[in-house]
Amino acid sequence: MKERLNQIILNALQKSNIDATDINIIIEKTKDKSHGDYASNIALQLTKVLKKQPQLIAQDIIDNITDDSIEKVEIAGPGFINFFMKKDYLFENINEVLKVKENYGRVNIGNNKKIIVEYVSANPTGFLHIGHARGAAYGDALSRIKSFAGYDVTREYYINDAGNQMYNLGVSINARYHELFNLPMSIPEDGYMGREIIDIALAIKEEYGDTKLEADNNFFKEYGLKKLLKKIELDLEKFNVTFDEWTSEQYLYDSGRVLDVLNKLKKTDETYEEDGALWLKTQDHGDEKNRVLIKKDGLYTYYLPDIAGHLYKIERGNEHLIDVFGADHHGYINRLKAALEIFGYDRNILDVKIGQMVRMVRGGQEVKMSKRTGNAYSLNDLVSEVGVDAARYFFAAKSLDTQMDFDLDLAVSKTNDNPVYYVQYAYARISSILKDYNKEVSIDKYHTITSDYAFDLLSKIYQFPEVVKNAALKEMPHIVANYVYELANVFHIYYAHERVLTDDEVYTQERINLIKATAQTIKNALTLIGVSAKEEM
RNA sequence: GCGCCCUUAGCUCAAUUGGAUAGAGCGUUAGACUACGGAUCUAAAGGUUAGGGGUUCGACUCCCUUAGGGCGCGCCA
Repeated sequence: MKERLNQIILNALQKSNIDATDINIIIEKTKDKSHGDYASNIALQLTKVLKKQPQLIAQDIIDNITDDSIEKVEIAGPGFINFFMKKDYLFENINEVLKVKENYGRVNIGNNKKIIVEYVSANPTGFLHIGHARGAAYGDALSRIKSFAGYDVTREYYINDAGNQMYNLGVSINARYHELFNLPMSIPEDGYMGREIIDIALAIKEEYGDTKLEADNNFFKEYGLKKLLKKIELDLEKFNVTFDEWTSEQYLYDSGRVLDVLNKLKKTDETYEEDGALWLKTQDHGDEKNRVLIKKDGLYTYYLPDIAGHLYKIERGNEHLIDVFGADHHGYINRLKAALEIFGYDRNILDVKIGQMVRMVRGGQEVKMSKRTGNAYSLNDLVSEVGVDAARYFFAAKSLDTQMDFDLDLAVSKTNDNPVYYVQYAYARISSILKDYNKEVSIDKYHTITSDYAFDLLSKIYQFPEVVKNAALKEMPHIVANYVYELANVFHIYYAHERVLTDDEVYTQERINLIKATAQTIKNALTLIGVSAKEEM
């Protein structure tokens, strides 16, 4: 519809002999019904070029507008042009929704462009915490939305399994293992103290008895890595979050990619030696300072394989890379972009999303620890305490870049306070009516639907593809979350004012189709943010 | 000290990225079912968008500045 209006305005401009080649025509869905269905500020934008009053320009334009789909055109306020559309397209849209079902809302703005979204990527040295949960909810929803909008999306988890934190993991597990046999043990300063490390030691004892007391660090490291990764994967699955590829840092070494990157960098004049270390001149490429690639002890920094990892993404044909990081990693953005730039890529090929901090709050107090495990409040704690749907919605509904408070009392005790139940309730209500009706609907023309309540609902359903497009372009899943809430809202209002099931078969069938289309749209939108639509609650 | 991010109703968050009267939920107050699920609906009250300047037809949105908060600033990952 926007495209159509765009064309209509272009035609009108042409007829009025207005040259608007430099102007991007903006058409918006109106907030206020009295402003019609759509509005354009084209006349306001043209004031500067034409040096005329916006109202006069608007008059010129609307004098030249003719189109079958338009009911009425008005000039309002300082010079907005408001379009009132004929309602037929809204009814056609019901049939469209019922026809394409789970594909309603699918748009093709991506043109199958290959993109890769990296998220979570937590070090496999413990459980996922609440910051990971936010990143997971965002990354997963973004991937779903991008994919729905026609992009070819790969979801990637990058496993840091090669650095010395892995060595420390092995040492920590080994120490706990020895502790189980009352042998002397000590966990290094930068070792891992979590409850899960003890569990892993127990599992080793269970499986191997005391036969591994002399085993080397490698054994404990490998064992722990496998266990913890599996646990992470399962926890994420429970959270409705999955990945296509688990890319291992170790693999980047083993496949020769790290060495290859190093050799290539050495051949440029972007590296230099100082104090026995090898540096990369990232400062010339927008970073705060230059970065070390090889330490003076000869070991590589994590930065080098990270560069290789990002080049590997490009090597696999991805034209756009998205990384989702926590707030404590924002310092990496420029050094990654710098490296890509040094390799000849546009720094904008990489887009880094920073999820701000999440504070868990209970009884007005910040919750740092889980009572159950004594560890930091984890993804698991969240899922078992508030449930997947409530948690996913809570994260999805908020923009990534504001620090947020997660009020556990609100999410847990009074479930009806959580907006997700409001949405799910709408879906359950519709399911319940459909179950009561339980007959085939044969009509596809609509004559009895005339109320404003119904039209509000119809036009909200109609907006969905536009919402998907918007959310995909701006990479903001919360647009979808807020939309589905609004959709539930107009449905509840409709429901309160107009009965669906009556003795009049035609009247009833028209409305059955209307609410079916509503339910389908709710479900499609919820799916995009990883929330389930239940028929009963 | 330097850098990035943030500050919107009592609380938690929106605002179609520069548009019309800044909107929701919770909380508060007052109402609504002998019919499809009351986890609903109808209203009211609540705002100098942290403060101050600037840009223009028009600013929560862009620029400058002050204050407050978060996160970084390692040859750790």
